[in-house]
Amino acid sequence: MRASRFLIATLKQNPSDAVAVSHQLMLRSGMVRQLASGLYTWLPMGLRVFRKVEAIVREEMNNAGSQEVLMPVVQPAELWQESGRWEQYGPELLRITDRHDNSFCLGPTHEEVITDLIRNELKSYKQLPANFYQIQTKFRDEVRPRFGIMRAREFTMKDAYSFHLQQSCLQDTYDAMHGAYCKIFDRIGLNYRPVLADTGSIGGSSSHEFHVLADSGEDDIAFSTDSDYAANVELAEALAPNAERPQPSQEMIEVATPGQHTIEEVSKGLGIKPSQVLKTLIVMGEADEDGKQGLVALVIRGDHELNELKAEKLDGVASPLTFAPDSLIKDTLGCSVGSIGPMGLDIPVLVDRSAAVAADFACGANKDGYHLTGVNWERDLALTSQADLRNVVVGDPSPCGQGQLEIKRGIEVGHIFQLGQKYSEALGATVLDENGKQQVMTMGCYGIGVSRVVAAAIEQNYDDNGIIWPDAIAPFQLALVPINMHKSDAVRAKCESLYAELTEAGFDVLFMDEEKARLGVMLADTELMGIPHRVVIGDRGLEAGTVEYKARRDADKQEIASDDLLNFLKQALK
RNA sequence: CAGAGUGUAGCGCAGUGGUAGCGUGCCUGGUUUGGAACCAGGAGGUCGAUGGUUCGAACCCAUCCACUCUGACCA
Repeated sequence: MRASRFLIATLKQNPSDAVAVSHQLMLRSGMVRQLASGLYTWLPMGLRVFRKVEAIVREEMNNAGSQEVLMPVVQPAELWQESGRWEQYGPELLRITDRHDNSFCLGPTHEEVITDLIRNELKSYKQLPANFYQIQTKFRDEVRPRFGIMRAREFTMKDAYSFHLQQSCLQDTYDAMHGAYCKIFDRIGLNYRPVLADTGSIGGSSSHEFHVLADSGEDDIAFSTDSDYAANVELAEALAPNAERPQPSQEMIEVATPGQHTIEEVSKGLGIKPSQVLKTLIVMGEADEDGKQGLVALVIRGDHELNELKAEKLDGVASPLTFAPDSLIKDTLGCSVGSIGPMGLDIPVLVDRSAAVAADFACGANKDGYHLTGVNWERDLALTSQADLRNVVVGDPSPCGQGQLEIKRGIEVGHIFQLGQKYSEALGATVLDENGKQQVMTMGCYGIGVSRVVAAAIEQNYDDNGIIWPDAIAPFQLALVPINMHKSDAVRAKCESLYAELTEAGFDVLFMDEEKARLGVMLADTELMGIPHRVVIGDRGLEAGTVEYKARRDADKQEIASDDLLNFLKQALK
C-alpha cells in the first residue's frame, strides 16, 4: 500500500478524554475515531488489524469443525420473551420498536436466535454434534462504557454455539474449542492464560475464561507458582488453613472505641494488626415461604476481602448478594454498622475459614462505640458454620495442592461455557434419538471479543513511541521509508523496485511515498502505528550498497546489503 | 443510577462583561533535509443548545444536551 493513497490519521497530541493506553494509542495512531459514547468508527489502519484478528479466528474455528453463519443484530422480542430474558435483562438490553409497533432488541448475544434456528433445522440425533459460529456486531447498553474499544457499547464478537445429546459429547466439543482458542491466541501472539471462571448469569456448569495478561486488566487472576492452575479470583478457593487455632491467652474485655468504625481505625485505635480484627458484614438472607427475608452475618478477617460470588452461593444467603440497609441493621441488631461483631447475634453467623482459626481477636461489641478484644471461639462464643467467604490473596496455598498463589491482572478476551439445556429447554429445541423419542439438546457456547482482542494486544505491547503489534495482526508487516525521494532518482528507483518485489513476495508493505515527507515524521508515524519491521532507503546507504533495517522492538538498526534484503526479510518476517 | 468534572479551530489549550486568540495540524510559495525543521502568506470557529440579565454575554443566571472520570453493573 502506498501511504499517499491510504489514510494515515496520526495525531501528535493525545485526545484529552482517553485514559487507557490502548484507547490513547488507537486514537493517536489513527486506528479508530469515536462517534459517541461507546461507539467507534474503524479507520482503514485499524480495520486492517481487526480483519487480521478476524481471519485467524475464522480459520481456527473452521479447522475445529465449526460452521459459519451470520445472524441478525436486530432480534424480535418474542424470542427473548420465550427464553425469559426479556424480563431478566435490565436496561443493558437496548429495546426498540418498529413502525408496526412490534418490539425488538439489539442483540447483546445470540443464544435465542441460534436456538430458534436449530430447533427448526435439526431433527435427528444423526445431525449431532453441531457447532455454528458467527462474527457479528453486538450491542450492550453498558451503564458506563470506558477504556475506548475495550469496553464499548457496540463491539464485535465471535460467538459459537454447539448442540449435543450427551454430556460427554458436549465435553468433547468444549475441549476442542478450548484447544482452538489456545491456537488462536498463540497465533495472534498474545501472552494469555485460560483460567477457571464463574459461569455467571448465563448458567451452566463448566467454564473457562481466556485472559490477556496486562497490568491494565479489569480482572484479578490467581496462578499457582508450581502448577498450571489458574482461576479468576472471584472463583479461586481459599483453602482452610492447616494451622490449629492457638489457645486463648487473653481475657475478653470491652473497650470504648468512639468514632472508630473501619477496620483501619479500630486496629490503629487498639494498636493491633488488621488481621487480628474480625469484620462482620450483614447481608440479606434468602426469602422463606412467606417471602420474608432475615439477616445473615458474614465474618472475615480484617485484612481480607469478602468474595461476593462465594457468599451469594451459600445456603441462606440471598442471591444476588445484598448488603442490609443501615436502618434495618439498627432495628434488628440495635447498633450501627461500625460496631457489629459475631458475639451474641441471634441471626445465622457464617465464619470464614481463616477467621475461624483466629484467637484473641477483636470485633465489634454490638453496642455503638464499643469493641471487644481478647475474644476466642468456643470459649466466648460458639463457632457455628464455617465457609469460604473471602478472596484469595498472594501467598495463599493453591487450591490445586501445589505451590502458592500469585495474582496478576487480566483482560478477558474469550469465554467458553457448557450451557446445558437452559435455552434448548425454554425454546423446545429437540431432536429424535435412536429410539425415535424427542430429546432436548444440550448446548455449549464460546465467545471471543474480536474488537477487544485488538485493544488488549496494545495494552500488552507498547512503548513510549507507540504500539508494537505482534507480527500476525500488524496492519502492515513492513514500512518502506525513503529519504529525500523527491530529490534522488536512485532512492526512488530503489524504493519502487523494492516495493514491487516485496509486494510480489507476499509481504504487506506500507510504502511511505509522500513527496517531501520528512524522515523524522515518517519514522515517528511508523513507530506510533506499530509496524513491526522497517526498511529505510537513502542515498548514503545505496552508494555503499546497503539499506537500513530495524525491527520495532529492537533498540538498534542494522545495515543490510541491498541485494540480500529480500532473503533477509523472508527470514526476519517468518 | 450516585458523586465529580469538562464543552472555545481537526487535536491540545488560553481568554471570566466591550464583539475571538496561542501552539500544533492543514493549504500556497520559498529555503532546507538521516528522528516530529525554518521563513512568508493563507484557509478554518452560529465559543455545546435554548432562554434570561445587560446598552453589550464565550464570560453572569436558569434549564437542557453531550462527553469524561470514580463507584455500583457486566455473556
